[in-house]
Amino acid sequence: MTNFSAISKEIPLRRSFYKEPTLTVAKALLGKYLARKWKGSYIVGKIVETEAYIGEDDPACHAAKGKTPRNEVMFGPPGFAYIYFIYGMYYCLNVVTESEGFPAAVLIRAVEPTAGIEHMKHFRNMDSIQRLTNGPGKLCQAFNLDRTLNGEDLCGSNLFIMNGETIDDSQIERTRRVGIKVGVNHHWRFLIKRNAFVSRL
DNA sequence: ACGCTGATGAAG
DNA sequence: TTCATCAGCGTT
Repeated sequence: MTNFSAISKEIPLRRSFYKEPTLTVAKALLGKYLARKWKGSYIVGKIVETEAYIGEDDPACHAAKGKTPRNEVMFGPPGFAYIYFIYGMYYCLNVVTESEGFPAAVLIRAVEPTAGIEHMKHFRNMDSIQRLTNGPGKLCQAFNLDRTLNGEDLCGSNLFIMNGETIDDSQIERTRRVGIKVGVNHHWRFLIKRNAFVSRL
């Protein structure tokens, strides 16, 4: 479908996009394209599922107990990648939101593979396109993202997000966050309805 | 439903 | 230094 041969001419979203209320950003990210430069080419996926983690009053947010070496990127300016190691074997990718000093971020939970699919298959060591990137740990593996990219500027040219489809409100589903034990009452998970690449039913 | 896996941060 | 915890995944 979409031709990404001219992707290097595409423009990363500006920092002002991220300097907004986190729920606004989480919703607006649906339909946008996550891209990573890789060996003269690009690995790209359409964002289809996100979750918001907002401030020190959100018990599920990593910043709930103040600034630590791990979460300090969340306290910095918006538009940077917060990537952390979890469960002894996976990484998760977040984008920092709101103003510097207020710790908040959006977890990218799933994308739809768009370009560089052979690279994704290689890093995931599997062939099912359907299951390449339908989870936060899976998509980091598919994009080969790890701690070396923690703090990366998403307004740069290495790892960035660019404009994509406009998703109508009627196509967006909003649910409880998943995979956490506290803060489950907040409905801060957003996903594209009927999309086959979201992390769960 | 369970085991894998190791960084993280709080407690001692 | 120990220890419980953990924004996940694959297999059972």
